[in-house]
Amino acid sequence: MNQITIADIARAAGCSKPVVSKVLHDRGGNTRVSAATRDRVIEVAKELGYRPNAAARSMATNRSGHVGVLVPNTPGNPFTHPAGYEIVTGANTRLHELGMSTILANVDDIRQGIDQLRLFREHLVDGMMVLGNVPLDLVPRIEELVEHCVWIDTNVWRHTCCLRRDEHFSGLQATQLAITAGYRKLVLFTYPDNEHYSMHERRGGAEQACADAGLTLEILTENQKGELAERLEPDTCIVANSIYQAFVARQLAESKRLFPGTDFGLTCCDDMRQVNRWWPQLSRVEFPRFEMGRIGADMCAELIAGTPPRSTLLRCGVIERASCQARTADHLSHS
Amino acid sequence: MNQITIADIARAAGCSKPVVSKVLHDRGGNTRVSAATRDRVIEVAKELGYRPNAAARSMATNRSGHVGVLVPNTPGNPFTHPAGYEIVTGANTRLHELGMSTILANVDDIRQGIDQLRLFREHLVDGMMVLGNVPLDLVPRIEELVEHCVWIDTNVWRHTCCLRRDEHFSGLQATQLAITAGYRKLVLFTYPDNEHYSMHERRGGAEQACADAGLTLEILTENQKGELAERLEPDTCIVANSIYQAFVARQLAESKRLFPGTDFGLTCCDDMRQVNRWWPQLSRVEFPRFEMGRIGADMCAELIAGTPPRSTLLRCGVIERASCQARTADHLSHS
DNA sequence: CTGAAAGCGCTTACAG
DNA sequence: CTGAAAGCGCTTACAG
Repeated sequence: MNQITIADIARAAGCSKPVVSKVLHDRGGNTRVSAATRDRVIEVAKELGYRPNAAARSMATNRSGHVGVLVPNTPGNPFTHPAGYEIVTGANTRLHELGMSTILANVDDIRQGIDQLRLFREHLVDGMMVLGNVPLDLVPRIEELVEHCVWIDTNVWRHTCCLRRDEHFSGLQATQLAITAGYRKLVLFTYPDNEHYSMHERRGGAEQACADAGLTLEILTENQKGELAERLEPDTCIVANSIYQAFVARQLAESKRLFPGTDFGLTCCDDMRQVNRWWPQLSRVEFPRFEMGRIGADMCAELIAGTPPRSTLLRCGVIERASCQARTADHLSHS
Repeated sequence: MNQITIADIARAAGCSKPVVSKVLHDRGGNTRVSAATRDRVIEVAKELGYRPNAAARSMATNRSGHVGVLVPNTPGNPFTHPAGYEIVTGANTRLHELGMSTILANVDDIRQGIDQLRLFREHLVDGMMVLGNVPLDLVPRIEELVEHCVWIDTNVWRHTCCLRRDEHFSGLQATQLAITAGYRKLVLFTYPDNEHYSMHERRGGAEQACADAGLTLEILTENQKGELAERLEPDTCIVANSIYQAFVARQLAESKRLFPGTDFGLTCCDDMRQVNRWWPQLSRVEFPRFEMGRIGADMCAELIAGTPPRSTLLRCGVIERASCQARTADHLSHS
């Protein structure tokens, strides 16, 4: 499998290497090469089955064309981070369109593993997208190793290079959904502790929605499943912090032979693509991670090109489904 | 951000570049370099914050140290393939241990996109792992572009370089689980059509389990949800082909206020890590994709090193849960 | 045990 | 519009 090089093409096309390089490189066509030469080169390249050598180009340009994506794992879900991968997938499609490729950096224990990643040890990537719950004290270390970083859905928030969903607004929306549907008792079901900003902001949003409506919000955590089970009543809506908690609530209900949407209300501040297949009836606030991955990839490309992009905060809409139906309609249908 | 090179170290350590290269490269320590020089080089490298240039090494060795992972998307789930990412994650952790890195190739429409992937167009990877439902007619094209390919969970099955779960056995197991629990009516709920071998094999296994027990297996597809809803009775167990279909059955049951495990039985031939968090009560057959990713990465590394690895077929155990409880116990508790 | 030389395939100024 | 030359940072034989 001998590699065809640019020199082979130059020889076959009767021109020099620089000319071949120019023809094959500039897609715009704004190079100063005669049309005849250009056509000849392109034809010969195709004939010979030429495929560029990424390492050589990288060496010459000092650009690898690779972007690293750092995916820390969710606690309790070692080695798998489905939400993270929605972002990764979006990033990958966009990077691909931009002619770059995605190098994965998935560390189970980010605290231990970061220095051992080849991506960090070597000069391997032009930039990096950091996702999710990355510990704040690791941030300087990451920035020391990779010049161009974009922060997506992390605890880092600055004027530039950051991308988040507006989590306060999401908490607000999820709760208002329940209030609008007529539920008068609201219970936020959330993690007992979690360093990620989203949890706190969602809670703040939920509290505001309740305050605005003159209602109080009860807060229960995963340690309090017993209490939660007692709240599952027709005038109560559970506002789940995450999809996981929504499923826990559903399961808890099942053990009492109760259903969300009819026997109690259920909404969720979070969303994932998978939910649409696995639990389409869950009322929730949209979380377009795939699209955010695309946006993040663009931001990263801009940053690499020299312009730090402005940070973006996305406000997302609700997905109204059967798990949080309007109380009136429900009552009507049952009477 | 000027890069520290091997020449800088050589100068500072008072030796030549080849010596530095040897010291920094051979981890085994079986190089013929004096201990004094070795220590000096290592110290200087650390002091200067030396980080190797991947492209340069790649250029000199004709090895990129990158392995591509081709993840086609599930139909109906564009741009996200959670099951595929479990394999990717496993592969990535193992490749990382082997000093290699993972380049993602996620194509929405594999038929359209394959030629446009940088991974294929350029000499970029040493080998590739191909996952899932890749169309058979694309296989020669892929092999033409990448010399070393490992096929995981794909329709490709040969003596070497392939890795699969034994899907016939899985179908058998999922069905036997139901039969052992005392269900006498078995219904396989599956896709109406799907090119992936797993669907056919699971069905074959389910049929065999029924034949062995002198029972008949009814087969329903997603077009027949109405019929499925009618089968939800205490002596019937639904055997779901995939997790998705298990969720569909659950949902169908919910609309009739019925629960798996008490009102009817439910098992699944498939599994995913996420299920353990989102639906731990589902009886199912294990599918250790993460571990398979690790195995696949090892196979790929062997192949790149020159030895095509033997193909492997994994037989997996069952995960018995409440959705398919023993009928006797259930009856006792209800009487 | 150590060093000088050549080369990996490409691009980038710089002359013509 | 085209070409000769130098260089990117590393490794690999090959001499000493």
